[in-house]
Amino acid sequence: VSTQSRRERLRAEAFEEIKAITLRLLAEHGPGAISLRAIAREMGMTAGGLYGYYATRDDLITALIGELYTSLAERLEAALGSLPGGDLGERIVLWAEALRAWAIANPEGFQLIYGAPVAGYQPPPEGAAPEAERRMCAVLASLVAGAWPYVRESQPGAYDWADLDPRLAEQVRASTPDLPPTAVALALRIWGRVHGLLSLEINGHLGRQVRDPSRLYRTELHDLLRFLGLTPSQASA
Amino acid sequence: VSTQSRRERLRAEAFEEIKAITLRLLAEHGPGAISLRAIAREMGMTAGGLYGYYATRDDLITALIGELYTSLAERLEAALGSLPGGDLGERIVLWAEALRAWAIANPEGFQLIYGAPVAGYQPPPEGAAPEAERRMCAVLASLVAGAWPYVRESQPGAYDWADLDPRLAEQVRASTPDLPPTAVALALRIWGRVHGLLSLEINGHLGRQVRDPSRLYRTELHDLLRFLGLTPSQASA
DNA sequence: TGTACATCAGTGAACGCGCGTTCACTGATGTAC
DNA sequence: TGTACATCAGTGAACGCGCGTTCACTGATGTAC
Repeated sequence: VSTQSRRERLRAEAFEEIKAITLRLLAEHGPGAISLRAIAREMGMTAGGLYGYYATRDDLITALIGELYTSLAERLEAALGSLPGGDLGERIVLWAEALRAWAIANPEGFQLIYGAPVAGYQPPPEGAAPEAERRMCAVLASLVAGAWPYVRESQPGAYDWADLDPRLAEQVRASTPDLPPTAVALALRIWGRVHGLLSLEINGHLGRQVRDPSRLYRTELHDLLRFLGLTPSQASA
Repeated sequence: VSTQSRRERLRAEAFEEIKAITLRLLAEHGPGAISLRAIAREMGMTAGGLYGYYATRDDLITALIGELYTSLAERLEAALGSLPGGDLGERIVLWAEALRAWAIANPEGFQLIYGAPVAGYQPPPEGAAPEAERRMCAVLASLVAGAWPYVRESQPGAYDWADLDPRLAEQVRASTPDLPPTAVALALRIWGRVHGLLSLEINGHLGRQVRDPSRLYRTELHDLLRFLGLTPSQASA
């Protein structure tokens, strides 16, 4: 027995349909194809009718970006959840491969989150996106935490908590109390490493140079584990 | 005494002005601001008049991308040229810092080359862009060549020439005959590492998490040199 | 040096397009008696 | 169970905008005699 009225249910379903259609348009025809008129056309209704759901085009895009972040976060959590107590190297590889799988499956979504924004789009000053990003950084930091004692420090001078965004620092200290800021900086650099290969591949720059970008990615992960003091055998075991 | 007629000179100057204005529009208002009408407006002429210079909007964008590649390549060559026989680690850092400097100075240009293309733009099938990209990969490979003998191999299974784009392979073999394909794959991964941090920074994702993205970049370069078997002292000497 | 003609860069008006947004309205769905 | 009213999702027409592209044209610049 739902507490929703029939009207509320229909309205919620319409919201879902709008989001689904927007994602489909994004995937099929790129960010340029996202317009209120196109969405309305696809839904079989009038452009003006959409204003009953979103006050503005930018609001719709903001909601879409939130949806994408949620989808990505769920994918990553599901991957890590499938091996909760497993070997640390395996977990890092799992995380990275899940990130890649999501990016390959949603290239336009990846661009929308990490690349240049839709033309003319003005994001809200403090939306959900930065928060989602910090959360994902914190997850990565907690992965790094396990390896941190074995990483041979090399950088000239450690990082300070003041070098990090206060809210990220807070989030990390809450989930991984003993991790020093230098390790968080390392987590950000690891993010950069996976992001770099992914971004090049998604934008078609890697595929032109190499036959199998996924292999290059795996090789990079292999070296990453070594760098983290995790033996390859630990990872492939 | 120029062999150009007055008309030819004026025409060449107009071409230069078009490119300069397009680059300025790109830098000031983003890729969405690039339109024939906007360029014409900025030049104080009519949109139709531009068709005497480019047959189509996409032709203009193609020319612009070529211009950007040239600008980037020149910057990198200038950086390496300033220290021709220098220490290998220094040269790699020089290269990477020049890449970053160019990207920070031309964020929109960086996006246009490496990120999602302008909405609706269809690149020519085999334009100058892929060629320029291969050339830049070859330059990086030749930098890696010096360090290659000292890199401790870790990857499970070497790369084959067949794993690489034939034209890239040819280019590398011409400039660095002894470099194995596995080292070229390493060069591509290094490209990914610097590209990742740059792409995140340019798109505003790093600046949200860390106070000084340039320091993170330098730290990563530091670890990169160590990974390549070049001692930090060699690099900072 | 001066005149007649050819070249050609740029004009200005028009075309059709898709866009975001507004607004008076209709008509179906819900609620109260 | 039936009637009167309120709600509210969606219509359809219109607004002004900037876009790429075409085309007949004008008028200045160059060339040939």
